[in-house]
Amino acid sequence: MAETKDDSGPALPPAIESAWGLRGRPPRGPRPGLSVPAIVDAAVRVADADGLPAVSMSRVAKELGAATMALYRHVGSKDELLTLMVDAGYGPSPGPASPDDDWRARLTRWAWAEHDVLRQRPWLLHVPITGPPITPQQLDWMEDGLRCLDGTTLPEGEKMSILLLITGYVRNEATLTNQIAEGSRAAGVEPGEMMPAYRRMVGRLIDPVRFPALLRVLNAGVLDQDDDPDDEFTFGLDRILDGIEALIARRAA
Amino acid sequence: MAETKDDSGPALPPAIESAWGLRGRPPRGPRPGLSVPAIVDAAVRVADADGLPAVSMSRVAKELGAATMALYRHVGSKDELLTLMVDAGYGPSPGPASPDDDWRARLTRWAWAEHDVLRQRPWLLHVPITGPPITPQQLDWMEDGLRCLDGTTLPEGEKMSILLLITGYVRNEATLTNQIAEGSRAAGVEPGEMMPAYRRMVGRLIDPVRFPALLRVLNAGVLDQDDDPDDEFTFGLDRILDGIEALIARRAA
DNA sequence: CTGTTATGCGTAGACCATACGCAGAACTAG
DNA sequence: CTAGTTCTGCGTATGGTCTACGCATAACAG
Repeated sequence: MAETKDDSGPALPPAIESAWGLRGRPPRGPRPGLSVPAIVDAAVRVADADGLPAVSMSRVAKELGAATMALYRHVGSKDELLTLMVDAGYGPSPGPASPDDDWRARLTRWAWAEHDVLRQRPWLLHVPITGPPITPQQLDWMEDGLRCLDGTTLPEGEKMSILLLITGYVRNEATLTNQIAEGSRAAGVEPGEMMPAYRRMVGRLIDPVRFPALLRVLNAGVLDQDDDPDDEFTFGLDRILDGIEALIARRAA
Repeated sequence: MAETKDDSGPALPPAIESAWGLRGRPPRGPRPGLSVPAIVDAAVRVADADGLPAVSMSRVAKELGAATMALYRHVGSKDELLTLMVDAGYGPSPGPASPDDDWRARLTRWAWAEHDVLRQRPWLLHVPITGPPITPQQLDWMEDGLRCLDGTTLPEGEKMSILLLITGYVRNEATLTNQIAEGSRAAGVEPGEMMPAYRRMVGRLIDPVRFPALLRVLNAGVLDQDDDPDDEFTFGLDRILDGIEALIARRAA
């Protein structure tokens, strides 16, 4: 049995506890003008508007009309704020899947939900992850993902591994797609001209003797026009789901 | 036909050009005491010893007995230095696979080679990637990867997609494994105690009604002891390769 | 009214990347 | 040999970052 109550173990940072609603306001002292949710919201607003590098403690404080150091009464460090920003940025989990769908349709929906979030908030990809998820909404997402595999005969450990596999894939694909977008913006190139420019550059650099296979790819026109990123996403996801399907078939046999 | 010579297009940063050996020293002026490879080696040494955050321009300069600003004669920015550090950090590509192996054995070897590099130099995972690979050794790795799929009937575009799929998986798996290691070191916990501590924390936080599936995972003891990370790596890789196998079978039919 | 406590925030320190410009070294042309 | 040119190394300075510390003040308990 898992014990749901256990006061031992390493203490949770105060700001994380408040995210779980575990912290009541102490009776004495001035009424706080700031709150953890208000700070996190402001930080998310800054990141949405100007990207993650713009999120500095002073910028967030300015957004709230407060002084920089006022924030440190509520969050222990910038890293803690980033953790909470991720939780807020992902937003509510996609919710339980239709009971009529099979595991494959459910996982596809789950993966696309994360895909959509990452497309809308690319800065989530730039937050350095410091550990396994411990914030409420992050665990909601995990719970929903696990339920996608309800009804299969997979052992619990493999369900978890599969979830990590998929979420890793989604993040990776979003990272690559986003790099092209950010790179073209930084270079002042039309988004559609980014991959062709890359292709030209590689073609100029490589020696055909040393890089025959790469040259074949270039000549096949693979990088000439941007593929629809959604097609690329679907391709990889279907490969992974095919692999999972093979596993489920084997485990059921 | 791809044109291997094309002087148009966006110019390559000077330091990248020198990595391709395209820059001769101008005849006039004092003999440089520093060189791009020397700087990159020093930076890699710092990262190996003290991690990526320790790599500051002043620290690298100190390592070389030079002044901070001297570095900027050779690299245009810190980002440029990071790009070259990645190229050097990956080291030479694993080389051509045995012609007797099938594509699956070849790709497995290729994936493990990257896995090993990332295990040895975890800081590579923390370098923010700013665009598609343009450095010599990075392209060597890509070339070797593409050759793993020689002999299959896959279109070139799908070969590339598969490579991105696998390298993304390897990076993701390494990131997760590394987070546990870094997290335990930061928290001063025994590495083997990290996941159990995480399990206790989650068990303390979650409501059994809201998180039934997650609770089931916890009760199954999934997080109680650290699995061998290599087993976890193999599991995910085999799922992906199974998916690719299904694709190859379909394309050959 | 007094004591306690928590809040907001000002100051200051220790970093960071890097723009700019100068002193001098090494070569070429005469 | 000399003068001119060009490139290297680096000192200075600017503006940014996070955050440790401590003080004044506001709000409540008794």
